[in-house]
Amino acid sequence: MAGMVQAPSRRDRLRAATTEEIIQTARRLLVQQGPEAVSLRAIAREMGMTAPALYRYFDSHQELLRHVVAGIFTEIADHVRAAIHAAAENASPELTGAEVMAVKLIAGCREFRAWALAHVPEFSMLFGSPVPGHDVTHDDPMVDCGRQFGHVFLDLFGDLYRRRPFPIPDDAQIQPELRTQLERYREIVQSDLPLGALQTFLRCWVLLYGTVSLEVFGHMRFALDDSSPMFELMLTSLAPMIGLEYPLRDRAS
Amino acid sequence: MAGMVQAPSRRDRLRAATTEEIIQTARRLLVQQGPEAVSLRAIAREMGMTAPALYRYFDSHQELLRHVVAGIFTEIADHVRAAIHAAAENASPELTGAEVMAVKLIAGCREFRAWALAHVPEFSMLFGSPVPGHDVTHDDPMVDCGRQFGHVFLDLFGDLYRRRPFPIPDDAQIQPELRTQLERYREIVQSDLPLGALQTFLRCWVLLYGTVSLEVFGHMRFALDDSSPMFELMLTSLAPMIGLEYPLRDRAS
DNA sequence: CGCTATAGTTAACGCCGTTATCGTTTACGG
DNA sequence: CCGTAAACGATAACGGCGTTAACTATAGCG
Repeated sequence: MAGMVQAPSRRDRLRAATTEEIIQTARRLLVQQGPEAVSLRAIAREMGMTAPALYRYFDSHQELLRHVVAGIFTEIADHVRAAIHAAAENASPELTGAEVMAVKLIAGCREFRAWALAHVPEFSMLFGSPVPGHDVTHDDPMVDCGRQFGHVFLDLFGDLYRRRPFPIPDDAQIQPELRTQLERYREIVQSDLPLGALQTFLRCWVLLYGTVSLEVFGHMRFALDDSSPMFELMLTSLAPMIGLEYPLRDRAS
Repeated sequence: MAGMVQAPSRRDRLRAATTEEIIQTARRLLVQQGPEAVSLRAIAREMGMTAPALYRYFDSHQELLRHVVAGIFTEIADHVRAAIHAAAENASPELTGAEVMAVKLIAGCREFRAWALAHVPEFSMLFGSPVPGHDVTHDDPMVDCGRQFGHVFLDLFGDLYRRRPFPIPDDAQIQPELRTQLERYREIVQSDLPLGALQTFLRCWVLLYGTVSLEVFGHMRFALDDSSPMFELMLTSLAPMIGLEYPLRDRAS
């Protein structure tokens, strides 16, 4: 694109493929045809190449998939962030600052579910059962992006706690084994929240993940065929954990 | 084995394979070598056959897998039932009947987690992200066994409620959309529990599933490398939902 | 005996990830 | 300007996969 480099007699040969294009092609196949369709041959075919050529860019099929997952992580993080931002924009002006943040948190959870339902194959790659052999290496782009996704919720959660602290257990009330782990976690994420807040954060995550996963993976259909009310019920049980009453007065979606 | 039927000159040809043997072979491969290893060719090889022969017994690879899943469902149900029974046997005699049932319920939850951690590949097939194309047919043995598994917890839950009713929402307090679904669910499982109890049951299931899935699938390792304390914490938040205080006084594992 | 299911085989198709080998284009230093 | 080396591809091949079609051997039965 940066100035004509040569007369494109055979434009296929003009420009080398980039890793980003490969990842996006894989992503498109995932969305359009499901996880099974994301094969090296299919990706290559889609790009007018042959499968072995992709080994110039990735060491293996699984490494490519990990990059795809990393991209999906940042995308869902962006979506949740955008939903949070939009909720703040549209919030009624007579809400207090803390209430606005509560609204944002709820909106983030809602967007998480909505995105998951609208992107089932992608969600499955991020949060589904991992395939054995996908051992996570420490410099994996996937885990970094996963952490960044977590920070979307954690930062907001932290802001909410600092603005209007809600009841959390004292350090002494936390089970010792859990406490040491929470200390390590706090160090990793460079947070200054009290351990009790981090514990509450993880409990909220369990609730959110469980509700959404059950719905998305179809493991709730033995009882319900529409899990929306169950999700709302989860939000109502989440709210008091962070000092909110829910539903709040008169909110837009 | 049932009396020599013939002199087994070539014992391979003596007896036809049974669907049950095939399923068990598949199951063994799953346990020993992971989900990827459960291929028709590998199963057949293990049985001294060739892959196409298996089509005499199953219409497809996926149908075979569904039968494997069905078997796993009944097995985990048996384990949980056994753990519940054992908990009742070992319960301190000064506990009230309702307390014993509470102990049983806790023991069932614990066994669910323990079994999941000890049988990750199997658990993934039951409760992990489903592969697209595995559309559930209505006469699938898998869904029946899944229901029976659910009944292990539901029956105990119902007994506990009938013995010592805990606070549940009135029908009028339940969101209408959820209420109609709960009514349908109650009809399916032939239960006489109030809708509010079923709602609480499903909330408990969300909590249990979420906690165990996060741990088993490794999606909690971003924060914790040992989820045991988190599981215990989940139990303590589960208990008040069903009218218990937890931890109970002095319980054995 | 012959007939007919039954339960298995072999061969083949098209797909997969992966590797080894080779050709071509591009960039750069003497 | 030429030669060389790297970068970027293609092709062929290996073994494995699910699946199908066609064939074969066996057992039971009239």
